[in-house]
Amino acid sequence: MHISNKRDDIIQAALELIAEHGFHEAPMSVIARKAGVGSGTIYIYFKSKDDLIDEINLMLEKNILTVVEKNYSLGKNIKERFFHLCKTVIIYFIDHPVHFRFVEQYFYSPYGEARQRERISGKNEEFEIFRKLIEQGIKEKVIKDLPVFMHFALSFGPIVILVRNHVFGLVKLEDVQINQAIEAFWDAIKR
Amino acid sequence: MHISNKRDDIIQAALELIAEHGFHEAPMSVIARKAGVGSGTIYIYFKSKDDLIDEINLMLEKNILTVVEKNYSLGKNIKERFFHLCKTVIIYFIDHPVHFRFVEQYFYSPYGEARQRERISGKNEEFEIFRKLIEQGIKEKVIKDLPVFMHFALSFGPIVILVRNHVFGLVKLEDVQINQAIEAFWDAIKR
Amino acid sequence: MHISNKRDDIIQAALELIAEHGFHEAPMSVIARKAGVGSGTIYIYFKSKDDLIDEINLMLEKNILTVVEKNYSLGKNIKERFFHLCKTVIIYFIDHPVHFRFVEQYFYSPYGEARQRERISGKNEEFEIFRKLIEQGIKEKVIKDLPVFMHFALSFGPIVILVRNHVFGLVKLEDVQINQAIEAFWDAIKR
Amino acid sequence: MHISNKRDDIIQAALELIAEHGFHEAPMSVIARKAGVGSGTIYIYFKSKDDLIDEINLMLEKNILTVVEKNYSLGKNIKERFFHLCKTVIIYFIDHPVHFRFVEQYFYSPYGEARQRERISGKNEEFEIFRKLIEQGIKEKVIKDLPVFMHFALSFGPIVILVRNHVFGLVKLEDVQINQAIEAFWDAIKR
DNA sequence: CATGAATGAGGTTTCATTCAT
DNA sequence: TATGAATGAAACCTCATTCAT
Repeated sequence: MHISNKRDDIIQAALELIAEHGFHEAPMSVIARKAGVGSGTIYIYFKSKDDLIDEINLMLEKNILTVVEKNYSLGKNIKERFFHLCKTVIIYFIDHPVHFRFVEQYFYSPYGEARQRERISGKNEEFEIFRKLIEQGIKEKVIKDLPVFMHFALSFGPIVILVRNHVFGLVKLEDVQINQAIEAFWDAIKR
Repeated sequence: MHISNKRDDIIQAALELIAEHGFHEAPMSVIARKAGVGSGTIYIYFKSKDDLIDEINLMLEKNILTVVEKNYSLGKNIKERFFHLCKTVIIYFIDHPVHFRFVEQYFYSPYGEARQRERISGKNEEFEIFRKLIEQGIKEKVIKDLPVFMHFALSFGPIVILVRNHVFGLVKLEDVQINQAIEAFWDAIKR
Repeated sequence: MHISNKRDDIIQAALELIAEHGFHEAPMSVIARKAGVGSGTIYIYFKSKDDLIDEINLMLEKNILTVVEKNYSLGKNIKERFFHLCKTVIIYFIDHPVHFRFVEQYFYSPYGEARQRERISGKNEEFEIFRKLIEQGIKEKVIKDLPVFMHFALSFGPIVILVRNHVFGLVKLEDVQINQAIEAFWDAIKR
Repeated sequence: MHISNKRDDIIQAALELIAEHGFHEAPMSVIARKAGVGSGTIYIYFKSKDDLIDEINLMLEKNILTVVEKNYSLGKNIKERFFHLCKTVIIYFIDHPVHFRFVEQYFYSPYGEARQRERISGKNEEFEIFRKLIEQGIKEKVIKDLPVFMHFALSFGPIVILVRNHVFGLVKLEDVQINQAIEAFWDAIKR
């Protein structure tokens, strides 16, 4: 029921291949074959391989933002909101390991450097929810008076490693562990 | 006073090039030129590019282990030892941004997956210091009774992001911030 | 008032693009876009890209023939007719630099080889005017008794280079220079 | 007895293929195969296809210059020198049809535009012989007082067309015809 | 007639690795 | 040991042409 199936097919194929093998081990020709299209077709929808990768990342960021915003209630208190935020992200990634592997690789790559720069300088929408939460928490003296980027590191640094180990099957994150982890994040950032 | 200078020259050249440009943007021919040797020479000391990369990582891990072990006193208490560990690592990376960039890329890449598997399963020496510290802390009821990998995530996840932002020049980590950060890690893992 | 505007639009677009960028730097898709038609439409009017190019050349040859025939009076003497011929061609190309660039490229390309073969063997109408003029001039002992192709080379070889330099802006051909040039051509072919 | 055979083999293969089929119908893979080397080898000696083409042109220009300078005696008078110049060039091209086809295509292509610009602005050595000859001829009042570029057009425009027709087998240039042609060039430029 | 998304062969170029010297 | 010229598979991307609509 999509306007264009091919574009989605290409994104899906690229996403899976890159997630599993990395950017450089996912040639356009293989992406095309997996997507069931001709190689040239990719270039109808995307200007270049880099563009394709950026678009996928953009799509995933939007996805995550949507999920995070859903049920995110400003009525709840700081800690509850922080929990919701972390848990939603963790669960999203556990449920979408392919998305996680992609985002992780993107984040820790030259592409990611530029993106991170935007985040820090406040041009990144999905990061704004987090920023506002932290800043309000600081104002309410619930959260340590540290720069936002440090709070970001304190929560999302561990999240990436935890999910990573889970996705690789090195450990198993059940609901209990997830809650314990977030509780620990909270201890890290709370006053 | 080395047995072979060439081997070290190759490692140094590869290290710098990969740190700056990534694995795939560091051709063997360029590494050879920078090292002042012929391309073929690299294959005398290393079986393949992958092997070279693994060897560099091994060397860096040893370097870091050495630095961490130095002045690491079992006499000090858990918190002091934890502080020493984190601070040494952070300072090492800030002082050796090239090493950091390499290790970071290695860690978040297909290479890193295998390595992480070893760490978790206890085949990794440098990780053992951390493991023993945590396990003792748990026994002494100073540290939360959580799996070691979770404590690892809680400290080293943030460290990577913080140093990364510092190395990229996005933020500036002074001594104050470093101490604040580690204090927060401690809050995360302590009982 | 054309039977079909699209055909003309395509020719015009192709003409301009090829003139400026060359045969291989003028993709059919770009021609189509510039002409305001779909790529497929081109193939309704032309069998292939080669066919399109040949048709454009044919059209331009007809254009030039028309211009040359206009005011070409058999009443005038050989020299006057020769002057008229050369000057008309030069002025036409100076006034239509796009046509010139196209014809020049066509002439000095594999396409042009076949065309030149026709000219020499007398299958080329527009060339016939020139041939008749020369042959009559030879008969009247006004023009050197040399093969026609040599007279052609003596006039049109220089014309192409002169116009080329003018069109590229390397020199400026004013009326004086044009007359001087043709006077020189005449010296070359006259007895 | 060459220092490097491969470089020469590549040049020779490219020269022949381009001469016969044009720049765009001579893929690097085919050049490599004809030269008996791997495709990658070409890129050891030349930075790119464009570079290869420019180098070939440069080589040919040097070749021709050498031939022209040989036996070119400043002792002879203007007409004799002019004859020597034209005849040497014509004979060289007739003897090296492959060189001719290459140079012709190069001259009438985007590459050639830049080259021609250099010629006009006096950065081209081989053209300087011609320039000096003409300028002296003008001073001695033997040659028409016209810009040098016009004299160039009057001689080399026809030469290209004549040789072209000969090389294509459309006409046959024997010694008699060559002399007649040059005699006509002389009539065109002489006072 | 008209469209333009789709194709895939084929273009240029890169680079890990080998091997004769 | 040490070299670096040579290799060729494989990367990304373009574009003339087709065909379902």
